[in-house]
Amino acid sequence: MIAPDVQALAERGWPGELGLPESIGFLTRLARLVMLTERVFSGIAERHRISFDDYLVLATTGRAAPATSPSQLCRILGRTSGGMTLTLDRLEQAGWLRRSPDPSDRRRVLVRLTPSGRRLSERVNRALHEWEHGVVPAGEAEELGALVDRLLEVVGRSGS
Amino acid sequence: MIAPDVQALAERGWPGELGLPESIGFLTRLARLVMLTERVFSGIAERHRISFDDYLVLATTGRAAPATSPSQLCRILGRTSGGMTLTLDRLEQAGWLRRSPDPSDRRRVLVRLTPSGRRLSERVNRALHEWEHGVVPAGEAEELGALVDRLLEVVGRSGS
DNA sequence: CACATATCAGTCAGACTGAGATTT
DNA sequence: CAAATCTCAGTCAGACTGATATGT
Repeated sequence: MIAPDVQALAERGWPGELGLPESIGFLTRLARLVMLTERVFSGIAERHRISFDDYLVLATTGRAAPATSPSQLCRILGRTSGGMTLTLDRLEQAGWLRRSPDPSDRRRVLVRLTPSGRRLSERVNRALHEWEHGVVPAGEAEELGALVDRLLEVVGRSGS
Repeated sequence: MIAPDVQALAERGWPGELGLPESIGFLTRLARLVMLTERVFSGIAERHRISFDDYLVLATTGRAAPATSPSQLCRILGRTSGGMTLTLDRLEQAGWLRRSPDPSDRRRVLVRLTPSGRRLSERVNRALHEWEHGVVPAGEAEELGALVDRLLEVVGRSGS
């Protein structure tokens, strides 16, 4: 059996079926939103032969022009340094980024995108944008963004 | 190096650092919300020695009283049958659920929680609720739920 | 026989921990 | 010497695919 696709998940009578508390509350809906969004984003990235998590590494590196470091990537993406080493190995192996010693602090390593890594990152970036434009009516982008901010603020209250 | 905790992620100047498109758009914020929420939920479940994904299997099984089947779980949770077999093996091994043959259709297997599985599921459930009550002011629960529904509707437009 | 259900075997991507090297 | 940065080795949870057995 093959896993049901995103659309199936979106359509099913989820809240009741998924056994989350009260089956109608904030929590259940938020869990569903997370699951659905995750699948949408992963699906878009994977159409370009890269996982969404790996794309985030490329995108973060690309933004930190001209270069960043493994530890900075760890901090931004919430990963361990051992795990990041493996991820960078993989992405470097694929030809999407390269590492070089930092001349000003030789404990450090500089990470930067290769042209092909930059192109890939931009392709996925574009695809994500196209998705956004496909689902968010032009007039509502602002409002929906503010709405997500509100949720971010709420969820961010955790652990404090 | 150890991975930064949720709070660190919530506080950092994420949108700019994370190289997502336009760094201020709906997309970036949504990605951040997903990442943050994922970590909060996983953290809560793991404090009870279970992954959030495994908890979802228990919760879904518990809701489908008195029993459900592996294929039903696959459909609801969007998983493959091979993977679900392994997950059920693990949860059965831990004593949280058990499988028995379905007398009415002997191709099928019935999955039901054990008392200990039910207790665990309820404990996590309770912890999730407590989290919700901690971050959502009583008067806003309704409104925030509706707000998540709106986003669900938007993201659900994908793949259609 | 075609279809549905579940499992098994094999494989794999990907992440973590802990120790160690290097440099500041 | 303490702290920071990165890498390596070992390990592991967890998911997938494809083939198979069984029952409808």
